[in-house]
Amino acid sequence: MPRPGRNTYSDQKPPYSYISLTAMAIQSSAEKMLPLSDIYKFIMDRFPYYRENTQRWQNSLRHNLSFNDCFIKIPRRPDQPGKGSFWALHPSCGDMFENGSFLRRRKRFKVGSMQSADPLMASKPQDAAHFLQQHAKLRLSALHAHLPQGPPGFGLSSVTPPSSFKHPFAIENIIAREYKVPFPTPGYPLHSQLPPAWPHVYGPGMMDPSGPLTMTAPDYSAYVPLKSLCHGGQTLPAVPVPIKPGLPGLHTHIPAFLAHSPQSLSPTSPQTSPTGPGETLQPTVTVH
DNA sequence: GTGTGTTTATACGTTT
DNA sequence: AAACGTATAAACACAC
Repeated sequence: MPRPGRNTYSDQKPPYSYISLTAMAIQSSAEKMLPLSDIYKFIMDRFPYYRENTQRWQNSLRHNLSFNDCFIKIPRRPDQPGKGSFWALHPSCGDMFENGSFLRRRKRFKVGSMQSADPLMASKPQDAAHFLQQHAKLRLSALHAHLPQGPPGFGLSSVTPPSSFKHPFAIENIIAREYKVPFPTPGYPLHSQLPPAWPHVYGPGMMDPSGPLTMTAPDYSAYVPLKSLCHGGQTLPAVPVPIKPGLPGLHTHIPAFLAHSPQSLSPTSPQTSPTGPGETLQPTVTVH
């Protein structure tokens, strides 16, 4: 593998696997699902490294989408013309990177590979796809109802099911960190104590120095892989990530909490609980 | 033709 | 050392 012949860190290969990058892209979208071309776009927009050799990494990325069960293909609806399908994250794969490393997961997410109490975990991809498609619809309508002035593209991940506690290293949280945390979070250390989780991420607003987690003039020479910062460094305990939205079951209908009014949706700003991160939170209603 | 999606194979690094 | 996770390449099928 030839090293990129650039001195600038921004042109170096980001320390994230294709799975992480893809998950990032998907989570950054309002509907939590993106067509392939938009995933490409997201990555190229934010990681200059990937503006070259597109054929190589895009092939790899497609391979990852097909090969990994954590990605679900969602057929386009008739009102969504375009090429290819949408891709989403399996609802139960949120803890893939629980160890804090975005280069390597602790274990591969495999549908039906575990005797999980979570029906989503063992659900067929088609079921999950159907669920996600419905979810996306609701998410978008909730967005329009509550965040009409919200910035496009990013930060929309703040609209999530109410009971979905997010580990600070969950993809969604990391993406969301570009936005200001509206309130202090006593449970987990956040921007002042955590390393910048996505130091390579560029894009509109991403380098805003006033942002809570933005690095000030990233020192590329002092580059330390995330792994050593987060994983080896034990910045945070590796705790389970109860991202599972507490579904009563995955059937052909939309789970009850998704059918609630948009008011039941709360921001994803890293929620913490005095009860500790390992527990699934009760649904909370946050009105801002 | 091009983009998308799937599959197979191989190599390499990391974890157990 | 074996198993696992990831990166890369390549071939093929299919849809637009």
